[in-house]
Order: sequence, then structure tokens, then C-alpha cells
Amino acid sequence: MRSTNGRNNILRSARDTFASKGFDGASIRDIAQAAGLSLSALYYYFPSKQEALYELVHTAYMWYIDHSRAVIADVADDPTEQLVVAVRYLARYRMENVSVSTVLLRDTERLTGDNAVRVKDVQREARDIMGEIVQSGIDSGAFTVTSAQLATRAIHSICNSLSLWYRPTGDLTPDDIERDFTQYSLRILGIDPTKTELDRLLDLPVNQAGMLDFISDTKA
Amino acid sequence: MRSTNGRNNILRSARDTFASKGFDGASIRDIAQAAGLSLSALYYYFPSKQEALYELVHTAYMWYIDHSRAVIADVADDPTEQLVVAVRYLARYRMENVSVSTVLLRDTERLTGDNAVRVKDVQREARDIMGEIVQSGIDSGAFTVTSAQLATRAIHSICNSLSLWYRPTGDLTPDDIERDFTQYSLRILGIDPTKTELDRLLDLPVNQAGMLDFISDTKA
Amino acid sequence: MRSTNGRNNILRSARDTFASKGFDGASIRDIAQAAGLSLSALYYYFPSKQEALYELVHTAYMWYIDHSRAVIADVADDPTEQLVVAVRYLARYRMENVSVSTVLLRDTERLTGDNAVRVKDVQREARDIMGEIVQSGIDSGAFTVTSAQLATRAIHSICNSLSLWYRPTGDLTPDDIERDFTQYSLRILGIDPTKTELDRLLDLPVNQAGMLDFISDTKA
Amino acid sequence: MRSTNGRNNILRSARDTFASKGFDGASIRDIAQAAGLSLSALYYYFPSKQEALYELVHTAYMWYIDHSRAVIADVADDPTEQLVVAVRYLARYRMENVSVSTVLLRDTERLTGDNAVRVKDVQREARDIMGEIVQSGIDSGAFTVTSAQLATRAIHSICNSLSLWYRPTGDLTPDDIERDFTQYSLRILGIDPTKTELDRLLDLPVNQAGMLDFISDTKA
DNA sequence: TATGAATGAGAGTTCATTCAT
DNA sequence: TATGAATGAACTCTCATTCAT
Repeated sequence: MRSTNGRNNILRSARDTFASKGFDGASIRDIAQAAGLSLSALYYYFPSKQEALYELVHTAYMWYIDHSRAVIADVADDPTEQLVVAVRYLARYRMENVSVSTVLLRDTERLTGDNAVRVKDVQREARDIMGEIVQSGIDSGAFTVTSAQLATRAIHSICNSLSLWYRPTGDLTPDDIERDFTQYSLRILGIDPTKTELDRLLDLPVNQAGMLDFISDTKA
Repeated sequence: MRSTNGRNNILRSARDTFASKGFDGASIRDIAQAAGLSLSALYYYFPSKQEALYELVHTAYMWYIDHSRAVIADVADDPTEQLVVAVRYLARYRMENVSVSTVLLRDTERLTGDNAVRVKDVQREARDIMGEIVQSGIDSGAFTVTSAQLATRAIHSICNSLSLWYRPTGDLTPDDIERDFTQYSLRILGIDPTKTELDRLLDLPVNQAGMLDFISDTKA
Repeated sequence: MRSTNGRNNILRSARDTFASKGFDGASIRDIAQAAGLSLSALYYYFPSKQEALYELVHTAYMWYIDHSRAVIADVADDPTEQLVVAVRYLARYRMENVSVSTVLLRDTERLTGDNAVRVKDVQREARDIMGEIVQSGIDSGAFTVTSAQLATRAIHSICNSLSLWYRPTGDLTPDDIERDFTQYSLRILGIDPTKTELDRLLDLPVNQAGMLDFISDTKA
Repeated sequence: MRSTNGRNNILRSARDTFASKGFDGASIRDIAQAAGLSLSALYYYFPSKQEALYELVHTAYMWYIDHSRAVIADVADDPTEQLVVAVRYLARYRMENVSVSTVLLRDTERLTGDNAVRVKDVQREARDIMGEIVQSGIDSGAFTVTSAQLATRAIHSICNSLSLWYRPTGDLTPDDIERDFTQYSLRILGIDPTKTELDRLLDLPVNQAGMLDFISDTKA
């Protein structure tokens, strides 16, 4: 418990410091200060800055994979429905966890050695979640795109870019964005949903609960 | 002449070093080595690492703005045609200038003070090029999206992501990517072009010539 | 304790290094070497070379002010007696603390910003100690000079110059110098003491004890 | 001619830059900028920063020695008269050449090797001018001090300190200062002149004309 | 668990200086 | 005479990291 709190406190500070300064621009002193700890205290929990990044990034990807899959498993075995909840889950994740998303999408490439390899594996796994849905939709004739890979990348890009510009204080609401991005994703795949159909798809459950405290912005 | 070569040589090395290590991860010694110069020689041309980044980023954005506009001016006053050439120009720019694109999209936020302000201005200008086309397409009824801003961001995101994963050695050709991304962009805007129409739009001229040597990958 | 020793050790090294090479000519490596520490250890105690100079100079002035005033408070409320002990205290301070005096008198002007302002304040305070005595002697008719300011500066200059040329190994003893400088000071103020009177004034107590270890030459 | 102008221009800039930043704090770039020349131009005239300082300091001392002696030779063979013109010449020199005086009195010790030796020689020569007068006054019974050396140092200190605090814009006029410092010097030597006698001594000619342009403040 | 003290390596930057032109 | 281009050494300062306590 204690230990976990200490770790999570540091991971949260690392996340915010990495997010605002970048991995290389953030010093361990910065992180310690943000955590309200002495420099050396960090070394009790993490053997190096690199390991802290790895822990943060790896854990975040694992959680994303688990929860994304859980959400998909909650809807029918239908590519369109599955695609929609996958997109919606990702879009909301980016909007509700801007800080960790920034680190995930920009600083992951700062990992080296085995850490880099392991994270690249989970990244691929995360990407494949949607990739498989797209492929199955193509196979079933529901989606009309040439390349599953390209379409998947396109849809991911749209959602991922949210961490670059979306801020809760902006004039676009998460609901607006979720709706439009869902529409864009379906259109990319060759489906232009009617308003009614879109409404129905937006009513499918996409549970974001249970996020780890050092991932969610709101616990910051 | 001499001076320009010296500068450009350094800018090219800075671009590649920033691209592979990140602004904060790249040391001036790294850049100097890549340029085949001594450490201090860089300070003859640039007063600081920050200024070198600014010069690189600002110049690249200005060239992008100029050439993107020129390409658009070469087609009819039609939102669809203009959108297509804008998208195709951007996609090819990202594929042919991966290195500088990486820096532009990731390290620009490392700029501080006036440099940051000035670059944010040109970034907005660059974004508005496509934004205005989307808006005019909405106004004319050609495009059917709710938010010009969101649609523009989505299309940009798709093209921009190329710098993250596209490599000339991959199995997808630039032509394939260009075609699919053009299709996605039109679909996002509510237009699903026939194969014939898409072919016609892909035949519109999109000149990428005349790129500055320190921007283009091929001169590396 | 530990911390204070560390600081004082560094301040002593800084004092000697500044004294022999000047603030700008002294490198932090020089100081570290003199202190028997690594370069970076200095930054554990002082955030910058400038701050180390400030600490040294400010502390030295404060101690001078306190002790000079204490010595003056120990004699009668008589301008002549007070002037004499002030002069004698200053002269001995310069001879017994040549190193710090050199820094005080030459390198103080290297301070910048708030540090410079604060030190100028204490410098004025230190000067005013003797200035007020001179003024009161003028007011009482004991001293016959036109300008208290000029006379005070003249007397200070004589004593201060000791740090430029006085060395314990020279042929003039501190007692000789103290006697003659006391005589000069009184003569400047229009009083030419008899030998008897001068002897009496030189018997007034001028305690130099309790000097901080990083100020006094003898602890070097 | 041309050459001399170039040299003098640089010497003037060096003087001002050294005066405000100190020898070690002043960079050759600073001097070049002040002179309105390129960095390398300085190396045409002076082989090093050190040599420029030497040239400046040595020349200034030589001129001081020559002119001080000339002024003394113009009065009667009387220690009091000679002392007075020596003091007055020095005091005015410090007030009219604050910049070069600052460098002379503070940065001379930055000279190394033969340069240091040679300058120490001329410094001693300069000091001896007044030292010999004081000694002859002691010998003749005109001055009543124990140590010619100490009295000479005291008088020099008073005048030299002018470069530390005297500024033309202050409220004390050069004439006031000259009068009081003359009085102090005589008093130190055991002579307390009447007002009439002091007036007479202040009427003795002390020509300051013909100062080199890179020595005099007014040519700055 | 946590810290204060210390370090070696390396960061960005400036320095005096050189040299071909 | 003067400059632009370049360099190696040194600078102040920050870094990630260690270790005794």
C-alpha cells in the first residue's frame, strides 16, 4: 500500500514532468520536486529515469489494451459496433488522459534496449486491437478500404492527435469530438452513418472507469 | 554563398540530429560532428541551439506555406480539387521530408519566448490553408461535416502521422498512400469518390520541386 | 555543523582563489581544487559562483560592521578616542585579513543585480561608521576639516591600501603601521598628537578576536 | 599616423572595456565591438589581450612619470612645494583619467611574465617620485614623519582612491578635492598650512596638458 | 523509507587565437 | 589593413547517479 502510493506518486510526477518538458528535457530533480520528495528518494523506487519511463509507459499500454478489449467484448460480434467502441474508447482515453498520452506518443521512442523492444511489442498489440476489427470488417464486406493497415493508422492518427491540441477548457466538448471522430472513422471505412445510426452507435457502452491514478489527468 | 552553405550544412545536420535524438536529447557536439565541424564553429552561425531549431522550423514552415499555396493556386477554384491537392502536397511532403517533419511535429514545442510565439503564428497559418478550403467546401455544400476545425485537424493528423511510421523502404508505395489518404480525406468530408473521379483528382499536378536542401531527405 | 563546515571550507577557498586571481580570473575548478572537492560539490552549497562571492562579501561586511561598532562602543563618547579605535580596528582588519580584504575592495563590483544593491547598502553602512564619528568631531570642534566625507574617504583609503601591499613578512610591523596610520588620521583631522597622547590612544582596547574562520588569514 | 590612430582607437576601447568589466571579465570581442572593428582586426595591432593591457598600462605609467617629473621640475627645490605639485598632479590625473586609472590600479596585477616585471619597475619608479620628495623633506626637517615609505603610501592611497569614487557629476568639485587632499597630505607630513599658505601652494602651476588621447577620459 | 552529501560526465556556451583571403 | 571562418580549450553549470546514514 505505502509502497504503491510512493511509486504511484512518483509515476504521476514523472508523467507530468515528462509531458511538459519531454523525457530528455525533464531532470530527475524536476520529478522529485514535483513529487515533493528528495532526489535520492526516487532511487528507492526506480533504479533510473529510463526505468521510470518504462514503468509508466508499459503499465499505461497494458491498461489500455485490457480496457479497450473489455469494452469491445461488451458489444456484439459486429465490426461496425466493435470499431465504434474501439474508436470511442481511444478518443476518450486521449481526452481524459492527455498527460500520459503525450508521453506515450512522444517519449516512448526514448526507451532503449529491452525496454524499447518490450514496449514496441505492446504498442503493436494495442494497434492490432483495432487493426483486427478493420480487417474483419473488410473480410465481411462491411468496410470498403484497400489497406487495413492504412485505414487503421488513419483512424488511430485522428484520435491520437487529440493529445496534441485537445484541452478540457476548449470550446469543443468531448461529446462533440467523440461524435465527429466516430463519424470520420466510419466514413474512412466506407460507411456513412445516418444520424439515427450514429446516435445508436454512440449509445453503446464505453466504460472509462477504473483508470489508474497515475494515468488519469483528473487525479493529478 | 559560402555562408549559406555553411548555414545549410549545419541546419541539415541539426535536422537529422534533432530528428533522431529529439531537441533535448541532441547535443551541440552531436550536431557539430554530423556537420563535420568543430563545436564552436556552430556558434559562428547560430547564437544558440534554440536559435538553430527556430531557424530550421520557421524556414520549413514558411516554405511549406508558400509551396502549398502555390500548388493550390494551380487548380480550379473548387473546394474538392483544392482539398485534394492540399492533402496530396502535405502527404508527399511528409513522405519526402520525414526528417524535418519529425522535428516540426515533435520539437517545435521546445521553442521558448518570442521564437515560440512566432512559430505558433506560422503553424496556424499553415493549418488555415486547408482550414479555409474545408470551410469553403462546407459553405458551398460540397462537404458535409459539422465542424471545419475538427475535420481539418483529422485530415492533418492522418498526413502528419506519416512522419512517425512511413519509411521509403516499407512495402507501401508513396503512390498507394497518397491515393488512400486522398480517399480518406474526401470520405471524411462526406464525399466518396468513384474510382474514376479519384483517378482524375490524382492526376492534378502537385509539384514538389524546389525544396530547400536542408529540408529534403534526399539531399541528406 | 557538517553543512557549515562544508560551506565555510568552500568560502575560504573561494576567498583565496578570488584574492589571487580575481573573481573573473578564478574558475570554479580552481576553487573546488583549493577546497579539495569536486567541481560539482560546490553547486551543492552555492547555486552559482556569483552567489558564493555574494555570500563571502556580504558576511564579511556584516561582521566588520558589528565588530567595528562593538569596539567603538567600548571607548568613551569622545570623537578622538572613537576615531582612533575605528582606524586601528580597520587597519588591523586589513593586515590580519588581507585575503578577504582584497576581494572586498576589488571584486565587490563584480556583483550584479540585487546582490550588488544589497552589498552597496552594507558598504555604505560600513563607511558611515567612521563618517559619523568624523562628523561629530567636526560638530564638536575637535576636528578641523571642511568635508567630513572627504576626510573619511581619505582615512579609509589609507587603511584599505594595506591589502594591496602589506604582507606579514615585510619589514614594517603591524604595530608600527598602526601607530603611524593613527597619527596620519588624526593629523588629517587637524589634531597632531604628542607622543604621550598617541601612546595613550594606542593603549585603548581594540579587540580583533572572534573572527570567522573564512575571513581570517590565519585560519587559511 | 593611420597606424597610430588604429592603435589608439583600440587602446581607448580596451581601456574602457577593462575599466568596466575588469581584464578577465572583458573579452576581446567586447573590445572589438567598442572599437567598431572586427575581432581579427585587433590582432593586426596587438598579438594578444595581455599585450594590449601591457601597452596600455606601460604607456600610461611612462607618461605619468614624465609629466609628473616635469611638473615638479617647474617649482623651486623645496620639498613642500614639490610635494604639493606632485600630490596635485596625481589627484587631478585620477580625476581627469578615471578610466585608465581604474585599469592601472586594479588590472596591472593581471600582467604576467616579463610584462609584469617591467610594469612593476615603472610602478616603483612612479612611486619613488613622491617617495624621494618625502625623504628629502624628512632629511631637511621640513616633514616630521617616521617612515617615508608609509607616509608616501598614505598620500598615494588618498589620491588613488579617487578613481574608485570620484565622478565628474558628483557634488564635490575637482578644485575642492584638490585643496583638501593637498591639505591632508601636508598634515600627514606634519605641516598644517595656514589658509594663506595653502592658497599660495595651490597657485603653483600644475600643467595637465598634452595627455594622450587614449589616456584622457575626455577623449572617450 | 528517506535524505544529505558528493561525484564524474557531459551539457551549452564563450574564450583567445589563427589563418587564408 | 581588415575580415570571415574556424578551432581547441576552457568556462559555468546541470545531469543522472551513488552511498553512507
